[in-house]
This record gives sequence, C-alpha cells and structure tokens, in this order.
Amino acid sequence: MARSSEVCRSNCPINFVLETFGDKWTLLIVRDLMFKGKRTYGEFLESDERISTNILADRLKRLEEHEIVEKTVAPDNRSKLIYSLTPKGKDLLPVMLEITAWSAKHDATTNTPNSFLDMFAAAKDKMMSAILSELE
Amino acid sequence: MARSSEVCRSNCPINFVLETFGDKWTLLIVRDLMFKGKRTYGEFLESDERISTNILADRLKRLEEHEIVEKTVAPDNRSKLIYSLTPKGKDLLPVMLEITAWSAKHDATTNTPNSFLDMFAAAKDKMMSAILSELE
DNA sequence: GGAGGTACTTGCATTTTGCAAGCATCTCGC
DNA sequence: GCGAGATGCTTGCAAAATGCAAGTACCTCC
Repeated sequence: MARSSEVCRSNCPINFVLETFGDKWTLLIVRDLMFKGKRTYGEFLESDERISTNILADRLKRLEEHEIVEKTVAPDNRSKLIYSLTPKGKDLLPVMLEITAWSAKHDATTNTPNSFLDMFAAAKDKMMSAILSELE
Repeated sequence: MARSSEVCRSNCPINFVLETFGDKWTLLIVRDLMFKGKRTYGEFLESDERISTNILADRLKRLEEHEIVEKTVAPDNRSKLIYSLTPKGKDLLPVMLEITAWSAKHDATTNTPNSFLDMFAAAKDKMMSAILSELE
C-alpha cells in the first residue's frame, strides 16, 4: 500500500526501507520519538542536527502516509499536535538497536556508554560469524 | 576518523550511520556484496534499481574512504577490480537482517524467501539464549 | 594493433535541499 | 473581544545532489 503512492525501484526488502528512510533526516525523527521523548513539531526542530522547517514538515507528512507516525491534537491545547509512533513504527526498535550497536563499535566519538551494549555486541558477533560461514 | 572528512551534525549513533548510509543507493551496494555475490562495478550496475554510473563511482569511493568496502585487482585480469566488504562492512549484517525482517513483516510485495527469515530467526534464538545464559 | 571488456569521468538538465521569511490557527491575559 | 505569543506550517529562491547520455582510459585477447 505504501508503495502505490510512489516510484518503486524493486521488490527487495532493503530497497523497500530505503524508499522511506533513504535520506539524512527521516530516521532522526523516528529516533527522537523512540528514544528522546520528543512529540511535537517544535521539539523536533530543536534537535542537534538542526533540521529545517520545510524538510521537517515534508518528512512528517511522508511518515504519516507510510503509517509509521500518527498525529493527534493535544488534549490540553488545540493548537498543539502530538506525534507518536504507530505499531509499525515501534517495530523499528530492533533495527535502531543494531544501528546503535554498530556505531558504538565503529565510531569512537559516538555517545553510547552502556555496559549492556557491550554484551549485546559480543552476542551479535557470534551470530554474525555463524551466518557468514553459512553464506560463503 | 571517518568523520574528519566531512561535516558532522551530532555525536548520535543513529546520525553517525546516516552520514554514511543516508541516501538511496549506498546500502544497496552493501546488499549486493553481502547477499547477491556481486563484486565488480559492472555487476553493481546491473542491479534492478538501475544506479547510474557516476553515482556508483561516487558511492564506492565513499565506502572505501569509510573502510566499509575495499578494492583489489582481480588475480586473473588486471583490468578487473574486485570489491569486497571489510570486517566493518560485514558487521552490518545484523542491521541488514533486522531491516529485512521489518520489511517482510510490513510489506506484502517484498520478496524475502521464508528460508532466509527462518535462518535469521534461528540465529536470533541462539543469540537470545547466549544473552540469557550470560545474565544468569 | 585493433576489437572488445572493464571502470570510470564529464557535461548538462532536473530534482532535492537549505535558509530566511511569511502566514494561519489557536490560547491566554486583560 | 482583542492583541501578543505559541505552535505549526508554507513559500521563494539559491545551492547542492542526482540522473542521463556520451566520452575517455586502461587492459586483454586474438
């Protein structure tokens, strides 16, 4: 369904994700919703990466169209809109954790000081070796 | 090290990945190397998504700079170059598997063999067991 | 030494992004 | 009930990235 609204380059699962998240900004919005407790347009604008207003509006619209994010009116203030992750959006959690683990392993400047992450990465190493040996 | 060659927007691990893979093409090259057995410039050009020659050359160069991909001369033909994943590139496997699992769950049109998902599920079970046994 | 394979590079039109400014709707205090 | 502020966008335009077609450089093989 998501694919019907745009050009589809192939039926590969990796490509499917790229057609939604293949840019520098979309995944940051998911991150802010999932890990940083941000919920409004104004809060997304304040993130370190300094997304511009037109790009933010466009990406929120696309995320809604893909049913990854949904928008509701704040109960206490009708001029305030609350963005939140749908179940489909929340299902991205394992992807986000693997990305975080990879960055923590390969980038010294990344801020992810977490002892559980080390154990997580070590277990992943075993899994990766097992699968790679089967692929070769 | 990878970050020194370009603008760095923040020290977030999600952003770190986006600075390399935040476009529509880079991850497809990793996919072709990891799952499709492609190894040469000409083979990457033949993929379903139809990457153009200048973009492919640019992305291969960046992937080399980030030490995710390395290039060697083919032993049998000195005009042929063989691209392959470095250990850092192979470490992306868990990310790729989670992306594939997410797409398989949320896109009916995605072509993902069940055998592939089964292998992933089995490996993930092993991983979870490994984590649980370390916790005890 | 010429044809064909392999890996790019270049030029240019089109598309996307980044930045600054402006606009629309709602809320709150008086 | 009205003006100031909060919130969430939209618009216009310059700059950068992308897509396409064509051309170049090096190697191999006959």
